Amino acid sequence: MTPPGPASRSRISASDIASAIVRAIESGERQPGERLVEADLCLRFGTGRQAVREALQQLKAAGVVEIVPNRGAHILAISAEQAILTLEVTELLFGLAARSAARRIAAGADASSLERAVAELEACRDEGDAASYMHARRHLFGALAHIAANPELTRSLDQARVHVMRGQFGFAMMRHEHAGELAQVGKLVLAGQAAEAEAAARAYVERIRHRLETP
Amino acid sequence: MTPPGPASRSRISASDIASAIVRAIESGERQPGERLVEADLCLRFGTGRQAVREALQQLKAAGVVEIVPNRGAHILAISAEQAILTLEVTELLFGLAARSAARRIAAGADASSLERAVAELEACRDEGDAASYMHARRHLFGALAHIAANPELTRSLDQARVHVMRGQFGFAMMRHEHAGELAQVGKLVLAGQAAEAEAAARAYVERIRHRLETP
DNA sequence: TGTCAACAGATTGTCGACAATCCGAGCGCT
DNA sequence: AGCGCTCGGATTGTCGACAATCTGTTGACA
Repeated sequence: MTPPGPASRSRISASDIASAIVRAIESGERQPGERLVEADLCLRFGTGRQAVREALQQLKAAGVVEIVPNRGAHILAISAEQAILTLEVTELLFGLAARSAARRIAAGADASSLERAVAELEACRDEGDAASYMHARRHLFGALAHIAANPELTRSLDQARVHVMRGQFGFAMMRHEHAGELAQVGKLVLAGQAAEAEAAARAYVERIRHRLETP
Repeated sequence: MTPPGPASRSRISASDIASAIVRAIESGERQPGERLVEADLCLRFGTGRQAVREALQQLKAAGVVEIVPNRGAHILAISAEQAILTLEVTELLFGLAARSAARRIAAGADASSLERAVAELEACRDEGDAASYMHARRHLFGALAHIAANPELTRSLDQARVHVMRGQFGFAMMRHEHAGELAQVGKLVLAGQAAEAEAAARAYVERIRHRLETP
């Protein structure tokens, strides 16, 4: 959960609480079905109910929790079927992010964030560690979205529940060979090969999806 | 704006306010850059500030407004460049919606909502009217998302700012020939022709995008 | 005349309290 | 024992008020 929250100064905002909860779900610290009681979260984050309620609304919009009137919020479980449907969308978005980023890098955009993410992934591939792989993957997504410079795409990728799925489907997503695949996507983007990068990105997501479809 | 809000009973909720504001932007009643003052909205909708603030947060997540601390919310303008980027995402999502819906209809899903939307579009094509075309288009999107039965896709399409763009780029999106094109997409979906429906859907969005790219 | 500081107004951010609602326990009745 | 009802605890939904912050204006001074 890590109450500290944001980077440094300023108050703890609703977005900080929301992403902290998402990370807690990712890490398995909080389980699907679990209730999220406002008062608890207020104590945990040391903030008022207003901020907590806003965070819960954001999570509801993102499809992470369900809020039933007068009953509060609880973490939604994702069925394998829903995970597959989510990955259908992710495949498109991730592919577009790779393609756009590759084009912009070919046009001279700043690639340093992506280079760092790729290096991080390659380090993970060798001495794999679940948490650091998650971290690196998030960095890669962030770098691609940043370089693609498409606000709508960034928003859609952010709100996609890909990250949340790891709590339940980590077994399928955590194989170490994926770190290498992702790094390969990053390298193609860095090389400015738009079509190849998009294909590799989609193939990466599709492979995870197939693994869910045929257990 | 239409304060009445939702279908019938129950309180006016944040989502109702948010969609009312979106419709007001669509219709040109509210302009980009305009400030959205909480107290004003409270009076207009007859609700407390809490609901209004939640609505503004939703609009912020959807990229419709920007909220600067202690300054409040104002409606974001969409540049032509941003509109094109948004349509790049929309093209993928709309195509996936058409493909998935077609597959599910071929598998026996209920198609009545889509049939109604297509009929509505064809009526618009003959006696075109801006507002009713917007209405019909929204119905078609909703029907496709409903039939596709992909929660992630539904959410992404909902939050896409396609609808908002009309306030600024109506000139490019409102041509009447589009009603016919959209109806054609609906018919292909109804026929269960997944690949053709996806191609038609993507072509529809791409055509609008090209019109923005080359004015 | 130009610049800076202080002030007034307006608006948002946050807190506390109360009302509304729901779930589960306990009790009486059949 | 089984069933329905009432009550208590807990939690959420909503309102009002106050503090914090920003903008635009006024006025003094170089």
